[in-house]
Amino acid sequence: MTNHEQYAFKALADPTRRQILLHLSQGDKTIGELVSEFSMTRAAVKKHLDVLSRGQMVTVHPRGRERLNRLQPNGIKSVVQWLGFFDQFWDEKLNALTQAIESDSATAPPRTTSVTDKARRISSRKKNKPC
Amino acid sequence: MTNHEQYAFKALADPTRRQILLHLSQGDKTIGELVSEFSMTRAAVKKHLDVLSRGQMVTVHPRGRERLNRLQPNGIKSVVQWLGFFDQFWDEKLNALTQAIESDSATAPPRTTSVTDKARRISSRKKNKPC
DNA sequence: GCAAAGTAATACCATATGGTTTTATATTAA
DNA sequence: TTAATATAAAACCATATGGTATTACTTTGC
Repeated sequence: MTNHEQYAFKALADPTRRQILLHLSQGDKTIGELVSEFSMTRAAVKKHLDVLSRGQMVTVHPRGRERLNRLQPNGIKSVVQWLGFFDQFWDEKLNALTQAIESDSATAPPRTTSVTDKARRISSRKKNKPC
Repeated sequence: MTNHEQYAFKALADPTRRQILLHLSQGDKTIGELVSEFSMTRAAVKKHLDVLSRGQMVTVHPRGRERLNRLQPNGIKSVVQWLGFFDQFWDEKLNALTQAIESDSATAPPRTTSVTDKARRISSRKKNKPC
């Protein structure tokens, strides 16, 4: 129940902020540079950057009279980690289905390569349910 | 710029809704069952389920007089896909850094296993920038 | 048919959110 | 020092959001 996890999800909920992240992935930018691509006020962009900063996705690096906004991995990493549980969840669903198929055709000759193999591999991953 | 992608991000932004997803990962549930775990009104839970449904994370399955709410992978999948771009982004950053290290120590004897190997493997993944 | 259980739908309220405008502050360059 | 650039901060507004309470609609079981 880390606090910044919630901040990260909130930050990603706005399409403008996601666009900002994509822009910053092409290099550090000042607020002014971002404003020129969004037809918004500086103040508005600044607010979005504050939200992104609170979500640990952007850090500010002063350089002279400019303040460069830089992408930071922490926030997105924690979101990806939370969502990872569900990816594993679907994988296990697939595995359960496959096992049912296996036990159904228990008397049939074994196949060399199949979906079952993939399911077995997948289900061997560790599962950590988030809080 | 798919519409349901935005709905999915919005749906995940609320902590209660993420909790609901975790509950549903343990099995389909009616609104009544969810209410008993959240100390909220039925109407409130219903609203959250509507948002989750719009984000393609939950589907409703009527059974008798009950309506079971079931987890659906679409929404989370698209969110994970969007975030995947940034995972690759960080990987490439790592790779660039590693290449710099490599060219720095070009005259040094090669190592059998190293960070560079990992970076090379990672950077071989395909990169798809979302819209 | 009728009562009970479960859900749906509507109206409504308080607050959070995204945005603008305005004013103030800090740094560079002449 | 002064003009110009870039950001920061505060006040303010319209709307979205999360929540409640209330009322009405289905389905089961007697």
